[in-house]
Amino acid sequence: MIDTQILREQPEALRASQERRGDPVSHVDDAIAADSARRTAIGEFESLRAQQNASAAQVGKASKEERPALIAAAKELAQQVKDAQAAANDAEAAFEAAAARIANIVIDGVPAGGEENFVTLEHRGPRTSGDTVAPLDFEPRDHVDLGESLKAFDLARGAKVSGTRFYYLTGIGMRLELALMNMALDKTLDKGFTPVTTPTLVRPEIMQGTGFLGEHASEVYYLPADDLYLVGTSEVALAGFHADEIIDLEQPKRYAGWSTCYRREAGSAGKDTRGILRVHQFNKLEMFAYVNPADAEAEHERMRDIQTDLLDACELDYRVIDVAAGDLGSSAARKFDIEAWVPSQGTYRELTSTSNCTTFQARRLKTRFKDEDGKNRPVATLNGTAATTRWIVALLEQHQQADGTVRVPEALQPYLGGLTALEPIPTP
RNA sequence: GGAGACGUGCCGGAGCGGCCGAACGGACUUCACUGCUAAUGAAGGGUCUCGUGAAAACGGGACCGGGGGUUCAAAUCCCCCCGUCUCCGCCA
Repeated sequence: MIDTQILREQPEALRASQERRGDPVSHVDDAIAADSARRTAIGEFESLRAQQNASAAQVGKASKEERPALIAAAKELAQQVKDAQAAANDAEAAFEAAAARIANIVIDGVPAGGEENFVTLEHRGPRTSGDTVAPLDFEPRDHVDLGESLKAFDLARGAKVSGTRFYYLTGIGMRLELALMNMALDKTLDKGFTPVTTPTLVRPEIMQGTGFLGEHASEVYYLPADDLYLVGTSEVALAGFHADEIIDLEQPKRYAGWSTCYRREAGSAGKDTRGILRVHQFNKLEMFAYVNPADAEAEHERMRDIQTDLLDACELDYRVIDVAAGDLGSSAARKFDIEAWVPSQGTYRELTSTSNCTTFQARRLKTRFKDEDGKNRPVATLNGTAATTRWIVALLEQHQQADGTVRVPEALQPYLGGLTALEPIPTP
């Protein structure tokens, strides 16, 4: 939810932001019109209501003889109040609908334009020089090939039991996932995050409040029998954690949520159908922070640094991109994605993402803090991936050896009982 | 799954349909008293929103789990939902 104060006082900032996102600028003017209509309607209702309150008080004080006349007069007023209230409610709803169409104000410096207009901030990794990654000196196998020979996952049986885009992680695959998650957990603990396992089924209000029923609505699994949604990320549950609260922000509140994530992948039929790159269910450790809005940008960089540290620990080649305005979710004011090199595809694929939602999400969820003047103001929220199942793809592909083994980066070895290489398991 | 009880402000806890934004405690803030702390006395409070105002303020409206309804008038009566608790049953 945008700030109505800004809507009234600095509509230009909103228009400029819409422009950079490639969203209709007219939404801003629609919302301004709806806001003033709503204020007029509320004003009418409230003055009638004030009259009604006064006349009801008179009835209460009146003697038995005076009452019938007063009540008759009040009856008429009651109907007017009812009508005015209905009108005010409608105007309020219309305003909210209009305001909801406006996305968060993009932070200065975010590249304008669509998906392809991202700006690369950095290329990094052991085989990276400049903006290119040195090729392997043998023909790379893809992660499916590698994973199957290592018996790290079982795609056929995943499909048999649950359908396409489902899989079993088996043996070393399962351990690798846990190793990544645990390494990330230790890192976030070190950085002051409180670990939490979150609910993966949430109520409609929470799904709505976090913004996932907007443009992502078709991505979300819904259980009609219980009126609950399956979360696509623990961001949902972590954002809802402090909903309707006034929290203490002397120190930022940082949580690391561990959960399974569910995504319908509705619009992506035929895309990434092979392997575990794009699946309906996976695990993720998600960072989430509540901070003073003044500190949001610094916190965003802090999250990005945690992410690059983790990728570095995995000895991966990757690039960090500043996502263009048009490719941001409606809640995000800025987003950094980190994409790892995938040799078999000769391209970069997203492993992490971190968004600064400024006060947009918190306003909708009613999460506030007391500022220096003791006023209640919405907090800023930020989220970012610490590790997901998908990292296995980059890990297998980038660390594959000519002999079919996969090297285990040093930092990950303690989480795998000291294992230094993953060995193929022959099928009898 | 069945039966019942309950949900009031930061906390506890009252509340005949009008005199209830809400008694009374406690906590908190300010002031007074005290050499300091404690104790004591006095005063003050929440949230959202609209309007006037440069602002401090002032005035209006709303908020007693949420949403509807009845009524001139609802914390109080009725309905639905959500949540908490107790008992019984069921499954582990």
